[in-house]
Formats: sequence, structure tokens, C-alpha cells
Amino acid sequence: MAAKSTPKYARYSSADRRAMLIEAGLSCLARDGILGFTIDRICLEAKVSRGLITHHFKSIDGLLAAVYETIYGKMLQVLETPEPAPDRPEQRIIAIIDAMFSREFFNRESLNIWLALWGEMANNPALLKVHRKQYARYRADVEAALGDVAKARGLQIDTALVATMLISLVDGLGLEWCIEPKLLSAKVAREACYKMLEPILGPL
Amino acid sequence: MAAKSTPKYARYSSADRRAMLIEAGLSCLARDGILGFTIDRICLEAKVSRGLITHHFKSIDGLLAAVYETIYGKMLQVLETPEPAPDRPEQRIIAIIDAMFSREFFNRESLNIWLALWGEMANNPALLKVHRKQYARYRADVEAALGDVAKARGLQIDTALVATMLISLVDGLGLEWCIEPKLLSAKVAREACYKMLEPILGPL
DNA sequence: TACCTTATTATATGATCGTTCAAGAAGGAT
DNA sequence: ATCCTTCTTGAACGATCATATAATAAGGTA
Repeated sequence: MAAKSTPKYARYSSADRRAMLIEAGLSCLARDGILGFTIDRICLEAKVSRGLITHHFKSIDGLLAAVYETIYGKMLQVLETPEPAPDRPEQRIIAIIDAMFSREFFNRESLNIWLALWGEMANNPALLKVHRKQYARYRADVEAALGDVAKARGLQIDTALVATMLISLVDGLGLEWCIEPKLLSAKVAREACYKMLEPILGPL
Repeated sequence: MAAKSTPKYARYSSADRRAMLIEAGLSCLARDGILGFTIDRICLEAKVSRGLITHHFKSIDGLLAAVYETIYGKMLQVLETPEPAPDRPEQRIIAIIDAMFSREFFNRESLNIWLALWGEMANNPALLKVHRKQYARYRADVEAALGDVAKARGLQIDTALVATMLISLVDGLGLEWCIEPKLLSAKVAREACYKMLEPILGPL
């Protein structure tokens, strides 16, 4: 009896393989935008045969939705990490702003992915569904952080409006920087947020 | 001799046909995003045979660049329209904000087009080239309008930073509204801009 | 060891992609 | 009326797209 030959391929649990395919999808999206998000390229990136995406995600759109859920989830997880010693009410909103412009999120690869997904949102119901769920969490986090500061300082603010302003400014700054990094820096972007918020909330 | 038969097709000048194809391209972009921007669909939309785009624009990317140049140009043209009676220095920046959130620009169709193009910018050098040129004009307009107010009021402001903030906020608000129109209105979006600018420039 | 579930491969299929190119015809110029 | 420029058509081409499906085999279980 000959020794057992080396396996032709490795088997993974459904969860593991899904994670691998999502990672490959993120790479393709970052590199070539939505036009690069194809079965062939993603399977090549993941070193896997063409049938796997359909098997694990039912369709390419299923994978795209999973990709969006993943990247949004990573961001929210960081935003929702509790402060080790939350002694000041403004700590949370500062942490959120810091996180948004940290190297982990404020980089070309990540922002390219967001831009590509934003551009497809209107044309992809599955994507929009994921967005609604994740965005609700995001907005709740931001509103809570803003509300904490206002309450602690005895300020009456339109929390929803200020949250909209902050979320929009953050997205807009990301967009500007992603298209033309020379015109902006993470530091300046952060300053812009403070310059907008401090007249409303007081010094941060 | 029989009467001359009706022509099989109409001939247009290069400029006219280009305009027609650009218009068809805009429709496709608005309807289905960048994935809908294909030779087949655009020619179907324009009721024209498949060879025309290559003939007039050399390639599909050439048309996409022309489409971007056109939509950006339309916006700038409105922004640069001089006030009939420019008696107050803040008039220009107010006009710019009003224009950005007017029905002409702040609508689903237009914003879908912007989103689709933003998502492809990083992956399309021809698009980026157009952007650089048009964005420089846009930024100059905004900085000039902000500078006028500051100068007239004797304020020392970081014009470049405030322009970045306004441009980013406008883009971000457009993005938010485009993805989820229920959460926002043109009126609220305008208010957001004033709420950000007035602590810096004084009442507008 | 034999079995069994199912992850994985690999191929086939039909649709659609962008580009090329030769033929044709429109409509102004001569 | 004839010519000529060039706009326009329509088909051909190879590449790539998403999906379906049958065959294969990995790796845990009995």
C-alpha cells in the first residue's frame, strides 16, 4: 500500500471558507472597484475554483452583501469598544472621531471599498438591506455619544441633526481624501470635525 | 424615377451626436450605476448602432470621461453665474449652497451619477484627470466666496480648511440623502451647512 | 476499514462585454 | 447631377461574465 498522497485541496468549514472568500472579495473591491468584483477574479485571489462562491453565497450579490456586512461590522465593533476608564462624557465622541481617522480605517484600501459600495447601493437591494441595519447601529452610536456630552454640559442640542452633520462630514472628508490624498491629511480631517463640533458642544 | 425614399438614419454633426451619446450615458449611469454604463445599453438608450461610441469617443472610457466633464461643467456653470445685484458679500456663498441643494442638483438621478463616478475614480485615470481639472475650479469658487465674506467682515479664517469642510459636508449630505432619502431633506441639508458655517463666518 | 456528508473542482452554457472593420448611405460641396 | 467626406450601420471577434451541474474527494463518523 502506497503512502497516502497529498490532498488535492483543503476542506474548510463553511464559516471559515466564507471568511476567506469575503477577504478575497475585499481585496478585489479595493484594487479594482465594483467592476473588479467578479467570480473569476475573486476565486483567483482566493486560490479556489469558480464554483465555490455560488456554493457558499448562492450568488455573487450574496457575497457582495456579506462583504459589506463584514467591513461595516468591523468599523462598528471598534466604535462600540467601551472606554477603559470612562470618566469624561466627551471621551466617547472623541474616541469615535479618532477611530474614523485612524490608520485602520482612514486608508486608501478601505476607502476605495466604501466608495465602490456606495456607488452600487442604489442598484442593489441586498446591499441596501445590509446598509439599513448597520447604519441604524452607527447612527445610534453617534447620537448616544453626542447626547452624553450635551447632557453632561446641560446643552440643548438637536442630536439627530448634529449626528447627521458629523456622519456626513466624516464621509465627505473620506471621499475627498480618497480621490485626492494630497489635498488633505488625517490630522486636518480630524481638525475639521472638531472645528464643526466645538461651536455646538463646547471644547473637546 | 421614384420619389426619394426616406433616409434610413439621420446624420448629426460630431458635436451634436456626442451630446446625444453623453445624455444617453447619463441616463444609464443614473439608472444602473457604473455596471449599467456599457456600449450596448447606452446605444440602445440613444437608439443608435453599436459602432458609434467608438467612432465619436474612441472608447467607452472616453465617453465616461466626457460624461463626467459634462455633469461637473453644468454644476460649475451654475455656481459661477454672477449675482444680478451683488451688494452683499455673503450673497455668493449663499447662492452656492442654495444651488447645491436645489432640485436641479439635489435629486436622486444626479446624485446616483455622482456616486457611481466617485466609485470609479480610483480605478480610471482618464476620470481622475477630468476630476482634477474641474475640482480645481470648484474649490477656487468656494474659496473665493468664503474669502469675500471673511474679508468684508474683517475675519481671519483658514479659507482652505473651511472650503474643505464645506465641500466635504455637501458631498456627505448628498451621499446620505441619496442612500436613504427618508432621513434627510434638502431643507435640513441646507440648515446643516449654515449651522457649520455661521460659527465661523457669523450670521448668513 | 467502510461509509457518508458535503466541500470542492472542473466543465459546459448562454449572455454580455469592448473593439474592430468593411460596407453603405446621408447630405453638403462642386 | 456628380463627387466626396465622414457619419452610421451591422456583423464578427475573442474575452469575460454568472450560473448550473456532474464528478470527485476530503475528512469526520461509525
